[in-house]
Amino acid sequence: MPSTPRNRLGDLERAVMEELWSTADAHPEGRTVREVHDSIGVERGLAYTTLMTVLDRMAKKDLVTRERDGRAWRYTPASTRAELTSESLHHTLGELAGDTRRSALLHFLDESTPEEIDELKAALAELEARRPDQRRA
Amino acid sequence: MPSTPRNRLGDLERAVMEELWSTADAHPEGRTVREVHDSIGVERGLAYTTLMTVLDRMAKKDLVTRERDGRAWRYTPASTRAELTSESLHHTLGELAGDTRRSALLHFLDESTPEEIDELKAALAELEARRPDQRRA
DNA sequence: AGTATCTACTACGACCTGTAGTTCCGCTGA
DNA sequence: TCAGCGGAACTACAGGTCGTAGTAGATACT
Repeated sequence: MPSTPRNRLGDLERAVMEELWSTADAHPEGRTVREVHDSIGVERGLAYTTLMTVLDRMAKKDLVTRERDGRAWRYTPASTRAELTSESLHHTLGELAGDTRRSALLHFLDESTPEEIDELKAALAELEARRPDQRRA
Repeated sequence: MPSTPRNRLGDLERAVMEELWSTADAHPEGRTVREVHDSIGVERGLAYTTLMTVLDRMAKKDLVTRERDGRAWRYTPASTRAELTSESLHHTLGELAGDTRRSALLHFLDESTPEEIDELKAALAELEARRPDQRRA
């Protein structure tokens, strides 16, 4: 559970998360500032320290976790992209009363593409498959 | 279509939208700054001009629409709560690639209550009912 | 020892939001 | 007719976030 809200990410912050997520498999130990700078900072003409500051702030916001590796820190995403997105969805829907939420969902679906709806259905089906029936409590 | 992103609302802005939404039926012509101030500003000890500023900004962000009524402006929500929420949901999911989105949805559902899932299914069912089958394009 | 590398700390401008004062204008009643 | 009052427009300011980076100090490599 994140201590801080950590809602909206800035553009650079998002890019950093993107980088960390996309290399998480290849680098489970996390990445250093230098590596992140090399990957996404150089091409943008950003100073090394810029990435350092940003990663530092992100650690304070619990967006990333860091661990010492010699003198350097290794940064790892604190949540997967899916988790963060899901969190955001819940946040958006969270403060709505039942009927309003229902209406919002309807609107949402109404503006979704058939592909998106299929994805949603697939996810629902998969959920059902995984949780035989603990519903109808 | 909103010209501006108009993403996250501040607390006061949200409270104002809430007030406008909840009185939209009774006051389709919209509400004046005075009325909004009386409803939600006085109890918070806010100055009249504070609400004026906030409503003015919200109009510039296309969160609300305004129309002259004598010397005063009448403010109306530019979108329903459901629309705004739906927009926000799309925004959150929008930048995800298919498989990532799928995974995010799964996470989302996984952390949803059975009631929420039922609401979602109900919304899906209602959608199907309304659009017989323009899917499978 | 000298140089490269890394962190820690500080800074600053842009933008957003909450909060409000000031100024000016028109209407209304005494 | 003139003083208020209601209202709008404009200006302001502080606190927070984010992008951006410099500088200083510690450490490690050669």
